[in-house]
Amino acid sequence: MATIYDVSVMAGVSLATVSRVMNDNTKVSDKTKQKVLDAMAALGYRPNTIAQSLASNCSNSVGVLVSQLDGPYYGPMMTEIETALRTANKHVIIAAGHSDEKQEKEAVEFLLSRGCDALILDIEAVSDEYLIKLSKASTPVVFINRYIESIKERCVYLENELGGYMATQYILSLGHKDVAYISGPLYKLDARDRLKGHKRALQEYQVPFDPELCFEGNFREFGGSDAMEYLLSRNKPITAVVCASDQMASGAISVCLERGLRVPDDISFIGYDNIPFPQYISPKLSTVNNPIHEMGKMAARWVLQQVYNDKDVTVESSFQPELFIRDSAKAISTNHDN
Amino acid sequence: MATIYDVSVMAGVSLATVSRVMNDNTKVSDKTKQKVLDAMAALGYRPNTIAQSLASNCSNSVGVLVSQLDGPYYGPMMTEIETALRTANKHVIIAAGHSDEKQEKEAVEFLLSRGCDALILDIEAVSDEYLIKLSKASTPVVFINRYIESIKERCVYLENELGGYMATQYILSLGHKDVAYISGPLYKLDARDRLKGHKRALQEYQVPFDPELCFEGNFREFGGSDAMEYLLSRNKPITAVVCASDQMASGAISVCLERGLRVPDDISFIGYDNIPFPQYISPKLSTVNNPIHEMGKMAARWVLQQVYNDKDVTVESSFQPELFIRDSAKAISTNHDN
DNA sequence: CTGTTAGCGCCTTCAC
DNA sequence: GTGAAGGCGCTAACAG
Repeated sequence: MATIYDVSVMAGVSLATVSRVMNDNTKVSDKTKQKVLDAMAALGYRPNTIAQSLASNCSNSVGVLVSQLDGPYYGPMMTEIETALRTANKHVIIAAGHSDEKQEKEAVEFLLSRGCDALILDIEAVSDEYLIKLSKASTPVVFINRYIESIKERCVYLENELGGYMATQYILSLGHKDVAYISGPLYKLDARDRLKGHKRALQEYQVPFDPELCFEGNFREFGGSDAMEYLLSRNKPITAVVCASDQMASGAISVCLERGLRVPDDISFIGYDNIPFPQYISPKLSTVNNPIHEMGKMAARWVLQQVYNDKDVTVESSFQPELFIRDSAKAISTNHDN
Repeated sequence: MATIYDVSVMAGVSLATVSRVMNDNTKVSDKTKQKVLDAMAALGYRPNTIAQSLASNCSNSVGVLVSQLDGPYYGPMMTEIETALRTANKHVIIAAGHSDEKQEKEAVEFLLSRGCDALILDIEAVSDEYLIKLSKASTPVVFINRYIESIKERCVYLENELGGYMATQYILSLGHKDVAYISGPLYKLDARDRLKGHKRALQEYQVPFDPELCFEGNFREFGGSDAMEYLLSRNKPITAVVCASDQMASGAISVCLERGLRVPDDISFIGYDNIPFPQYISPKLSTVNNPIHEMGKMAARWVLQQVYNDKDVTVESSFQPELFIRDSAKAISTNHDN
């Protein structure tokens, strides 16, 4: 592999000049520049980014930590991050934290030791204190899906309380009174916020919250199935189920259909996240939009702006949920009693 | 940030000794070793991996290129790769090629210049020649989902022709004769192989292949929807549809359900890939298992074995498809005619 | 505009 | 078993 030295010899200039044409920050005469370019081409020169990183103390790589790499949720986010960053010629190094405190911390250490210029973290199991401390260290960090008051300018998040409210408010506006709730795991802030919004809507409509009709799931399909089995086993009337994720809604619906319940005729559903798949099932799932890809893009922009001094980008940190009404919920008046 | 130098001073030993205890390749007396370890702990020392890479000419990072980061397909694969590699303390640098030749080549360049020790490529749009040339360069490369005879020892792939055969054979064994086929994009080898297997099964059952009942989709949900619209518009009898991906099957099924067709009573379906979601819809999709996560794991192992000299792993390159029979297809005899 | 010269933080012979 | 010293390939002042 040719080095900058080989190029400099071939072009008859100094190392520094070659370095200059590569980074074109200092002016180099067109003539020398061309000589260098020719030499590079002739040698098939490719800069050694490791050496560049060491010398410049800038690795041009940003670490991205997500809970998991599979599933419908993080893919779109990663896509946006990768696209935005690679366009700016930055590398993305990924790690998965699996919602486990130990693994998340290890992953952060890992990314930090890799010399990442910045970290984008969708991190769930660690404490606020840990993150506040982390944010004070030398490597800039931005958080997705997490809101911590004292470092809110580093947080990119969705107004989950509002989303939770909107979902339930919609169901209640349809006349439902016997509504169950399938929650996400309550150690996660977004799950707690969505539930909070749910309760606020209930209160507004003066419908009492029944703990027996609230089940803590895990955001996944099978969590929704388990939840639905449980709810049905209560033998209480249920005309609608509000789910804290589309995946859980899908799992729950599949249980209902298996038991011969018709959706939405016998029981209404609303999900949360607006992942692609449930748009292709029957009935098409009504849900709350979660602009996860936008949030990914925004986190990447934050890094570009704060770390790489890109002036052209604007960043926004708070995102609004939005109701997407499709076919899985209908007004109670036309429902059959159950 | 403390450096190896700070540690050496604090421990009262030389740089080299510190380096030795880090890499524990040479023997160091337990006493000095402990001194060094203590100093490291006291200083909160974290090795600079960039410097390590430059000096050792080994970046401890492997580049992974996939078509896309979202969707149900690559997530499981990446999960396995990330887990296997991080366990071995290697970094994963990702890039997306978007099934576009130019982008794929750029991404490879990008990964190469990053000094990756090896590349894992799920690459679709570039020619065999390009890959053969690439495999002769100094950076080891392994391919997923691609079979090239002359470099087959670097290929991890699924027997797609067989899978295509199995899906159709199953449908035919159920007595169907009017079977449509929704193919993947034919510039992709796996799509071509699956179609080939489909035709072989047809031939075996002496059912003629009708080009009018074969539609080239894109492996995605909307590709399946489009395909189904097209097929239905032919006004030919169709009692079963074989789909080259679960996503397309889902899109196609949703079109049928919208038109009031019952699945599988009026029309049978079989998919391919066995992605999680269609297990939670009604009817549960029968499909061909694609052990994509296994293939990811295997590619990671190949790298561990070939590049990092891990003796403990065994690698296997060819994977067999498997039929997963669920509820979306039934025997023709009980079907209503349409 | 261009060349010279120190490092960046670590690994790795080579001696002792 | 341990220390000294020369790079790895490149960037970044500092001169000129």
